[in-house]
Amino acid sequence: MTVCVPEGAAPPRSFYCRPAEEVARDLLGAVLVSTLDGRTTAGRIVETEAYVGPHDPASHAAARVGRTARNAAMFGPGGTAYVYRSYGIHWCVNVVTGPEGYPAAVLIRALEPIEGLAVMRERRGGRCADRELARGPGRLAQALGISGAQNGVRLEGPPLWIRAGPGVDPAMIEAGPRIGIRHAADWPLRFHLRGNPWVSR
DNA sequence: ATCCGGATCGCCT
DNA sequence: GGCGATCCGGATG
Repeated sequence: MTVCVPEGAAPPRSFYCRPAEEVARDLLGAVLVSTLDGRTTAGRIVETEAYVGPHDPASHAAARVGRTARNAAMFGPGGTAYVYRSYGIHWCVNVVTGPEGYPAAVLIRALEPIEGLAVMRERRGGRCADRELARGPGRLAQALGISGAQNGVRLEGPPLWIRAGPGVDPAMIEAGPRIGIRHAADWPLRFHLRGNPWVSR
């Protein structure tokens, strides 16, 4: 199923209420926007990973884990944010997919910065090449000022939301194994724009 | 109460 | 390419 969304508009809930793998593909080219501390930053999504459901052993909401305080947002309705802390240091941003009660999500792994680059650089510690501003899930969360405070918010408007992009040629989408996981490491659920310089690897 | 290991990054060599 | 940082969720006792 394909959901067409006008460029610049926030996708309707039906866009997110689909399998995570489809949403992960369709989020490429969309724009993630944050307005926090009165400052707006935004970037084009160039790399995603899908965590497709309870049967996905790499998911924080895998069946062996079940529902917990940390992953509760994954059980919410499609189109909400799931933000978690990684390695005790970084924040990572996911978009919840599928119907309410079915835990699945798409990790946003890299952005091409398009708005608020100076703010991003400041949040990233001052001296930082454009290339490094939002390449990798931890970096992009830092650049956009996202933390656990945004866990569970709906992605329909400020402080954190997504705007549809112009659409991407499916031939430009490359799929491969997800990064940094051990379970189901061979499932090809990482998607990125082919040859794009802003992706994390 | 304690232990283990991460959906990472930056700095070092 | 390696390693330390630094915290918490989940498992085990």
